[in-house]
Amino acid sequence: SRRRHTGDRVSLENPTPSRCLGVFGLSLYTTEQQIHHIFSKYGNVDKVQVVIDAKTGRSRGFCFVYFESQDDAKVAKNECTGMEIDGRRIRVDFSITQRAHTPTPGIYMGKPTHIGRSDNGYDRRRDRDDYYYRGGGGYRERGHYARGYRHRSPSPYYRPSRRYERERSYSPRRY
DNA sequence: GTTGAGCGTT
Repeated sequence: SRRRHTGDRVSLENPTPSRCLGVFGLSLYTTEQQIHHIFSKYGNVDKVQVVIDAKTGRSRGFCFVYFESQDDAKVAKNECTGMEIDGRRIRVDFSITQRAHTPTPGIYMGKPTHIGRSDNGYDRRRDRDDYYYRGGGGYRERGHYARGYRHRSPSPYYRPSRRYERERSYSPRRY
């Protein structure tokens, strides 16, 4: 059989280990306090930063957790990825970035966070949902989400392994 | 309480 050789390659899928974890796929309502409480089980946590959208003031659905110890961060990463918090299955990885960007007062240098409407008021997100609801059987009814396949689509960050899917699809870890 | 496409701009 063929075994893919990855070596020590560092990429978006394989960030270099550090004390800083990125936690993605959070509910918008999950707080830094909750995350702190949950992750502290694996070691001392210095700080949790939920990333807030500057425009809306709401969570962008991800956060960063700083452990005192890299070893603890590693354990937490392995134990917490796939965990369900506030009804959302989270993904945990070592952070690619190690700190927030240096502020640039007055000029927003970040990525745009929402898809704007085009000239004629057409909204892509809306249209996409309509598409899925129209399709035979529908989107929700087929259990696409419920079975944990939501990360299947192209993402530079996440490639679930078969083992992961077997073990985590139906029974998310609890904290 | 928008369900997602997500690595941070105090």
